[in-house]
Amino acid sequence: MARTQLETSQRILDVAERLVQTRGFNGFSYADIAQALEVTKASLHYHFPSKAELGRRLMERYEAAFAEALRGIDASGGSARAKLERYARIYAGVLRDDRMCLCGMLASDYATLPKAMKEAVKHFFDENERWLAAVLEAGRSAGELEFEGPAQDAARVIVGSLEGAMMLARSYGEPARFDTAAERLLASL
Amino acid sequence: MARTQLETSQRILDVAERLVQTRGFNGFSYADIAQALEVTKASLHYHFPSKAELGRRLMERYEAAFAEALRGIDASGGSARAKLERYARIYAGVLRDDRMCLCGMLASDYATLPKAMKEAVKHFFDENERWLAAVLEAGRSAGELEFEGPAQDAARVIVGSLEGAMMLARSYGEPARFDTAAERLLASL
DNA sequence: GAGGTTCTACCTACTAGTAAGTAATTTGTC
DNA sequence: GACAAATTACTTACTAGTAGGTAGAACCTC
Repeated sequence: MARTQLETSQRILDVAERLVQTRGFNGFSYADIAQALEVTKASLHYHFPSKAELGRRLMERYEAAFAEALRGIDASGGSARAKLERYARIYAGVLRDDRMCLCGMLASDYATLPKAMKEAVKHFFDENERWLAAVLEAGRSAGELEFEGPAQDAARVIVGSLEGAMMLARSYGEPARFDTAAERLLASL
Repeated sequence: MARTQLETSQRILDVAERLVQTRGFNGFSYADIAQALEVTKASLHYHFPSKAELGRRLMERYEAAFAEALRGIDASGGSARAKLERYARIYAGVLRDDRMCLCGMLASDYATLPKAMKEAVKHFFDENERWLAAVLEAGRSAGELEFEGPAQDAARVIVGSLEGAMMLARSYGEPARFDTAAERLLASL
């Protein structure tokens, strides 16, 4: 028994996460993970019986980490605009690590995902939208931000636009494109 | 010879296009196309020797059709805002056919694409950006649109935001989400 | 019968997944 | 604290099925 279960499954998830974020859920196989970690495919199946289960656990961990990051921003107690900027900076950081947002990637793989993963992807975006809408509404009430209509609609535009900008910036290999887009987007509020 | 080569390859491209737009480039196989058209895989390889070649030809046709659509908008001679609205309506139409933009889909598959396809994807976005920037600049000059900084930057925000909004709307199976996002986006100009 | 098109029949490589076995460790009992 | 039993974390060796791709025969249509 070389390593503890927890340690190993985290290492597996680390590799799988990067693979999904760079190649998509259909763009990698257990063999890729096995090679990266120098273990057998069978060993991976011991920790994650099926690829669907691996994907589900991946989402679970990712969403928890993201929620934690959002709580971190809330705790910082800055202005609404400052919070939005920190939110965008999370995306920028992922992009600079040559990755796409996990859920942005899975959104494009959506039609081919196992059911549990589909639900998890939507839940991720729902939570993002909810957090953003709260920040936006607070900012508007404070006279700090300006936008028309429901905060939820504005939140959806932000999530979609950041994901889209990220996708394009990554294709061009120019993370700065994302920064410019995010800046303009927030400036319009 | 039941059908002409042209006719058959177009039918193959039709099916392949829909498959890429719904499942991604790694989410379908020659077997899927063969089944849909009730021909053998070998027959597909006669028309498109490799999947990479099939993808390249797909892009070629798609970009030509898109360019034609843009020329159609130009020819209509409406206001800059009307042109942008018609541009967004192209995306909305694709979405209502349960599809993603071909190139938006390929942007997320980017890391796994054959080289020729990578170039074609970037070229598609370059052309969109160029067209949008021209419309935006003309609209600003005419005092019809209002935005800060280079038209190119604004154009990039639009392309990215529409692609992102499309991706999310499709995941939720709610095309109306796209319409709302597109409306807000254009209203901010 | 010539040429274009499609078929049968196949190949190799790879996919997710499994069965059976094993060395190291932990646990329970005395 | 000794020792057997159970558990953990793997491995080797395999499965059925699918991926993209190919050689060559058969089939149309002119």
